[in-house]
Amino acid sequence: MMKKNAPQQPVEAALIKNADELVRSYPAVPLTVDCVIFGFEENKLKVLLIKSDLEIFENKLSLLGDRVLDDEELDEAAYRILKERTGMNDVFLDQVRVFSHPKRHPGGRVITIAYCSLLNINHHELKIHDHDLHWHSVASLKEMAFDHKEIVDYCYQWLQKRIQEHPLGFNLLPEKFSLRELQNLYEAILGITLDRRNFRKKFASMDLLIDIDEMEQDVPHRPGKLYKFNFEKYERNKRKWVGIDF
Amino acid sequence: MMKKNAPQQPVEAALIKNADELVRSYPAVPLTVDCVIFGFEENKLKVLLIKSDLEIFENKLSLLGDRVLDDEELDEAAYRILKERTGMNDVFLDQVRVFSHPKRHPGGRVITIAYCSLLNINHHELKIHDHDLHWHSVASLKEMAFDHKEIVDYCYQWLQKRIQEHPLGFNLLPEKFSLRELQNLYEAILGITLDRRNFRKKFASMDLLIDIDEMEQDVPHRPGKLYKFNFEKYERNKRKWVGIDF
DNA sequence: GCAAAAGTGTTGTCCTTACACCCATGC
DNA sequence: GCATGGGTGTAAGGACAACACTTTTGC
Repeated sequence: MMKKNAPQQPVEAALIKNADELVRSYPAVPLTVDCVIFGFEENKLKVLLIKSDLEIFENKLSLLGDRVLDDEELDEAAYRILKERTGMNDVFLDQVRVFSHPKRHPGGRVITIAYCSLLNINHHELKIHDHDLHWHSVASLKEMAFDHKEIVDYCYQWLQKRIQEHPLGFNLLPEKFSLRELQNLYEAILGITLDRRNFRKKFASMDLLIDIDEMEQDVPHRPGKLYKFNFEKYERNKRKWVGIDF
Repeated sequence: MMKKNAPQQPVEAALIKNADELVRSYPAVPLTVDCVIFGFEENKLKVLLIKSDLEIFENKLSLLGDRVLDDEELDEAAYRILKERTGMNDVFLDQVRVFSHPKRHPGGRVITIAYCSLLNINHHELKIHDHDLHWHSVASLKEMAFDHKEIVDYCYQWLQKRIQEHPLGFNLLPEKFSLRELQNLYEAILGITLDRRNFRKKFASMDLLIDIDEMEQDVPHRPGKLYKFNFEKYERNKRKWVGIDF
């Protein structure tokens, strides 16, 4: 167990009137951000992992994480890590939850904030392969370092819910995609099968896909039409959803 | 600005193989939990607030917050604060989000995790009135200490969404309640008016209310029937919701 | 008897589901 | 010509929205 720098139970907080003094009386905790970066390839949901540096974890798999720097916002930290590891700017990123179990890190107490991001594997070739950075199928994940398996599981559930209510999936696909690819994505993430005709009708009625008048190339069957997602229109008419349902 | 105890940019993390050493290389950040405790009274959503201790905030309103103790889980910290301030155990509590702006606390960097809880005002008389603890209408909240206004606003939005998908509202009502009280609750929180017949039909079809065969007392009009919420049945048949909708 | 809220049903619309056949392309 | 997936319509059922009158109680 590491020693803390601030006194454990300092002068009664209720009496402190000075902000600096009050803050100095708080225990300080090392803080990290872990990025759960999902991708989609071969009709499988994947997550970007490395092998842990730490001896204690041998070669166990680990999320991309890093300390939060002094005076760095958490969101910034997550974007920084994503950029350092993948070269990517300008992608989707969302805070999911804090993981705070006192024994989650073997080196002493460390609290981590999990961020989720989604990206299109084919658009972002991995240039850095340090620590055996690679895409790993989510379904076949076994043991991981720290509590990272728990974090991935939680983020996956978060994604399942989120993708039904927000157009996140398009961040996992190429800019131009076929309806089949879109349906495969939903089926893989939600772990269900969907009726093809109803799926297409649903998206047709939303009227958020732009028919770009191109066809798939080099497929061993009848080529499908390609679409783009109409992000502007979606942003303009965001649905204000009201309905009690549980 | 306070000084940090850990070196700002320490030895290259990639080279550290020892967990303790790695953790010591992380900047440590003072951590607090803030509880946004909602209640419902006089058909208005209220939140439990105190006046800030700090000179810099004079008498500005503040959430119930406290440091996180060494080796305390965040959830535990939130329950502890709730208990210290209200005497309550065994209520609903949920982590909402981290607020991490480097300048959010005038005494230096402090990161706070917001927790939401809901309780029935009439079941929990306030025994402690330190710091002018009181229920404040959410609608008429103006300035607050720190970024607490932002936190309350965020938690209120979180609640609006959450109450539509989970039976949270019952934590704000007495154990026995009338359909009118339930509807008033939803209308107040969502800021809309609902059709009375459709509202009753909806809850009737869910079949999650237990008719306890009692009537309202001492009302200046025809008394309504009283119900309890069937938490067991709800837990047994939790809905697995699938539906793309955005 | 009057004020105030409780209680109750029907209809139209829309959304969801289930389901089967022909078409275009590569090989 | 055959294998593979692309593309399409309809009918039934369920959920939701709109809407008005009678009943019970306190005063």
